[in-house]
Amino acid sequence: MDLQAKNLSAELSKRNIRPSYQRIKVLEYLIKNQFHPTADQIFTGLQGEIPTLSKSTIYNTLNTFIQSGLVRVLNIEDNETRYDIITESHGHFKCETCGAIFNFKINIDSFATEELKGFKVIDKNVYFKGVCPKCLLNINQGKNNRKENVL
Amino acid sequence: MDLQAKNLSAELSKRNIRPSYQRIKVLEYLIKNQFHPTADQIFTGLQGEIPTLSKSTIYNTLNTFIQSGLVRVLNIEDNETRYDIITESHGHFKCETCGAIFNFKINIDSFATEELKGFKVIDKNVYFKGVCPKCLLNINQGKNNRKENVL
DNA sequence: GTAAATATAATAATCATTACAAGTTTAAAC
DNA sequence: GTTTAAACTTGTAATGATTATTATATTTAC
Repeated sequence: MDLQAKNLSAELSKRNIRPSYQRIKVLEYLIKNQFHPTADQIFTGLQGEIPTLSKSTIYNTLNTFIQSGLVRVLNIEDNETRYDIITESHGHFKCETCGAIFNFKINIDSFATEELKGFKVIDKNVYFKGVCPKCLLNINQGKNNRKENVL
Repeated sequence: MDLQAKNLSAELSKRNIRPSYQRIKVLEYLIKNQFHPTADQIFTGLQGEIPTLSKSTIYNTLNTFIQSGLVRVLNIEDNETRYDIITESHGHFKCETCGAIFNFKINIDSFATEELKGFKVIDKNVYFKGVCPKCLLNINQGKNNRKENVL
């Protein structure tokens, strides 16, 4: 077990999550693959390393991580739940053509929350949808990208 | 058929949606019940008036409305897709205790979109979560609200 | 009024997620 | 170091929302 794994292990212990092999691997995957993967993508990505891995474990682990605040859930689309290891405040942009999800900085405090006086705000999410520069370029050039080109 | 129904019918025709009885009723329901209902809630709410109503029709109708821009989809939670008839820009606050969803005004243009230069933004969503004033009051008084009180 | 197109309805199929039960691993106690 | 209990993982079954499919009904166009 290398140094990084130790750090991951410590990170879990710090949050009172017992650092099992599977949990460390899921955490490692989330750190290495910050494209907001689905549970299925995580499962598929780790199956090679952990042949006995079960999908239940992925869901169990993710839910454990969510409860401890280690990961956040993204519900941009209604048919795909995505998971985000970065917990500091940022917005998400989903390209409707290629499906990629980009992070972007936002100033959460700039929101006019006049109307929400008396509300206890725990969680803020900002989701944008549209077309990313790469896909815009391809469309202008008459090329077709992945997916059904819903535009 | 009353005047309002005629207006609804006209509203649909204007968008090239054939104004069938079911579609008018779904639209009417969405206008009368602006609590961001689920497909199931719409179905249950209309079953009395339309005994032969099918859930497929609800989903078909909602998807038709979404395509024409008549309603918007809310994906705040991963297990419940909600539908919103108000298409002008506003944010959503979901109370994690009682489950209610509140609208609030936001100034979309106030977002710092520096980082999104070159992106074509089509759709902007702002979701907040927390506790509404009513539930906060009840919690302070030691009362229990609906749901599992996740706090 | 008839043929073609569209909408509805009922059922089956799909797919992500959760629930459950059994086996395995880890940690603690002695 | 063995034993015991707790926690974790796994595989399968169950659930539930949404979509696909197909037959029937309705509307539109000629």
